[in-house]
Amino acid sequence: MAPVVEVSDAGHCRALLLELNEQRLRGQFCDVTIIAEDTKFRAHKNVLAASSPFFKRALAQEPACPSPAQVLELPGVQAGVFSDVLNFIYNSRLAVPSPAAARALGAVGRRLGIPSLQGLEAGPAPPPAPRDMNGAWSPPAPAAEPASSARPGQAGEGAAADEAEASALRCGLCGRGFGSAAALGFHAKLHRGRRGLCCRHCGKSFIHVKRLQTHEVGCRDGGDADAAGTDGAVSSGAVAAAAATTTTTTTAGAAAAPRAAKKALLLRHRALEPGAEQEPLVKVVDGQVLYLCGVCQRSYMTLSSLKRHANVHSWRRKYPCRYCDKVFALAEYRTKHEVWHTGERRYQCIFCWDTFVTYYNLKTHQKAFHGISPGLIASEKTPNGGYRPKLNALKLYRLLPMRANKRPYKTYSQGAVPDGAAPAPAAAPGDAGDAAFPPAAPPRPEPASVIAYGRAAPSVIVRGGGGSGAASVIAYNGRAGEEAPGAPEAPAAAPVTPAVPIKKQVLREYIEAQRAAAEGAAAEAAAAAPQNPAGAGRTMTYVAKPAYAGSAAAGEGLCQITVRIGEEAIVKRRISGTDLRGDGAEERRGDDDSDAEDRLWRPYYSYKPKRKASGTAAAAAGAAKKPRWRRKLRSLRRAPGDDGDDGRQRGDAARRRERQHPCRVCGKSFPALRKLRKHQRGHEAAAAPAAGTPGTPGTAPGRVGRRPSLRFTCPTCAKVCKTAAALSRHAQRHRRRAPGSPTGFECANGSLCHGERANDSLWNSEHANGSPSNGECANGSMCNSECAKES
DNA sequence: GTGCTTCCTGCCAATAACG
DNA sequence: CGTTATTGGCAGGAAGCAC
Repeated sequence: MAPVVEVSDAGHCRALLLELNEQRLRGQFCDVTIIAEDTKFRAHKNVLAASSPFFKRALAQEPACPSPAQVLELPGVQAGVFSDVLNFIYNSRLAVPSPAAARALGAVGRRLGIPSLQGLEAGPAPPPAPRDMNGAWSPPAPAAEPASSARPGQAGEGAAADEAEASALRCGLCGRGFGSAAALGFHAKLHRGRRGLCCRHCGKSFIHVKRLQTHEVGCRDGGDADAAGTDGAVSSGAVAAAAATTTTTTTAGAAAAPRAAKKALLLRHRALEPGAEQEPLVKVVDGQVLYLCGVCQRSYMTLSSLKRHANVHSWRRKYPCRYCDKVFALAEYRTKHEVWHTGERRYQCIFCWDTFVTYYNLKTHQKAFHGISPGLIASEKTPNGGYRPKLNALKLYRLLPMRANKRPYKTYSQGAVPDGAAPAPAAAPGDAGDAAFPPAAPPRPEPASVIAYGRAAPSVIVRGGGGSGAASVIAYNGRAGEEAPGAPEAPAAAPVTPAVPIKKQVLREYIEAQRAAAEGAAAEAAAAAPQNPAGAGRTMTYVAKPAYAGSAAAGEGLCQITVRIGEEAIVKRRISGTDLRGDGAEERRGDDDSDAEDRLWRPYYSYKPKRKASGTAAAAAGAAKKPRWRRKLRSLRRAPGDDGDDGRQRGDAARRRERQHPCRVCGKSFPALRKLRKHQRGHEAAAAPAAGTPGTPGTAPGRVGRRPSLRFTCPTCAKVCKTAAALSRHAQRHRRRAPGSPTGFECANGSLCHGERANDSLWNSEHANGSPSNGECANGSMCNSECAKES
């Protein structure tokens, strides 16, 4: 009985394949993962099995470990080649950019049993006509277009016909051409969904067509082979263009194409495969976010720590030593390793000026020769193995700058580039041979050189009167021994959730809410708790022994350190027997001593000194680490001159607990100064238009304002920038404007340049390496140290 | 047991990229 | 221009290795 109506769609096969390919690119319904080299390809079992006898056999076997997605590895198959094969399977067409690529494709096609590709193995000659494979699959070429049009070198009349047809059936949104109305219809559905505008190459979605088109151009250009159509460009015009590209490919282009194709391939599949860039697992414990490694289940306080650790598993980046063939998973490991090649001794004991290669050597030395207790300089170990600067921790050494050029920061786009391309360290003028294999140990530093430094650059070390040892008193802001009363116990294991749905802002708000609750409880408990008088005013004195007999005055230690642990921890240092003992005893005491202390022991630091004890005291008090934005705000509020004499009061925990904090504007009082300041920010925001008055001296002494920190003031034009990044960009404009000008940032005349150069790490490194000695200007002044201080 | 190196991770600053 | 992400350095204890 003959059918009444017979429906036939010549473009059905093509449209179906198109839809399958779209699903593959989006990862939809993919049930198999093929691994070629180090790249995963997600695909559909049915499609693979229907197109390749190899896959049909391999995928028919039940996996040993049943999983939602079967994994099949193809040893010896290049990722780029298999990508082309996959594109051919899903698109029924392929443009081969070079004879070498054709041969590689042919070899893989033969292994997989794909007849259309097998013929490529002999060379770029036209492959044999496709034939049925076990009767299960015919090349899905629609009747409307001849199958031969898919083959390179035969894009003649057939391609022209395709071009004309495709121009008639072109998507109005993205401009893609199609072979049939059905294909166009299938494609049009893709634009209706939420992720309708997706890049054909990487799957990235866009809201605007224009942006998608712009992106697709760049995305396709990123891989040269893709531009030739290997990514499965569906339009016939693309095939024709690809064929033309094939004929004009140069040898160099053929060599570059696989690399570019591989790079683009990696980028593309990184976005598609779920396992490659796994989102970190996040666990919230007591308001503190912990990031879990998906491989070894270690937890990290910061996402950057987790990402750094992740490379240990993935080895996505490799850090090869520049002097030997060792490769490291972390940049820092390499840096430390390379120190053994260079023999650089950066750790300098402040008592005897001896230098050491490692911190361990320095510590051992100070313990053995100067009797320094390791606990004096030790920091607190966190449960996770990190370290946290301990209150009263002293830095009894100097860390000299690296002699080799500081490694430039890699750009984000360089992430996948092997790190071995790092430039070799430039040999410093006047320091020939130092960069390659310098003497294992530089000569014992003469005290005179260090003293010269100390004189040239006004050190923070306070000069004492002639004869008597200098004494400097440093008052820490932190409150020793203060712990957060009522700190909540560690809760039970918190549920582990994927990080993806948790937005950063939501996390912040959640943490902030928990912290506010904890602070409230802590404030109440503190008000009720009795003070501990025993801890206040306790004093410990450490006396460092002289390194060499006769190097210090008889009966007097080379360095005497007095540490008073109380509500205000005080550290006294008495240094004698060196030229650090200057003229005129002086005491320093105040809020700004924090920086002074850091400058004292880390004068060569190329960047700003670490924030110290006051911040860590709060951390030690059991409070969770503050988010970056809160710390930033805190630092802004602590801008120099903000508090004046109030700095001393800040350390008095007892008085602060008892005191109520009334708002000067509305009279409302708060139990904690922090809450008052938060409240006052609301007033400031309201009064913001009346600029000028809030910061006026005298109107509101000690007032906490969010005025721009002077820390980012341009030394040339006094422009105050809000961030270091802004100041850096601003300074670059100065340099561009007046290159070589002595009034600019040139080193020739000294003072003006220093402040600027403190923010110019590039200059610092170059300058330090180009100078006769580290950090020394051509005119003899120690620019680097100056910069470090002035910063 | 000692000496030493490597590993590890919190923290920070510099820089690049993005909006 | 401000914000966010990335990168790499530092500290210092733990782990591991060699003797």
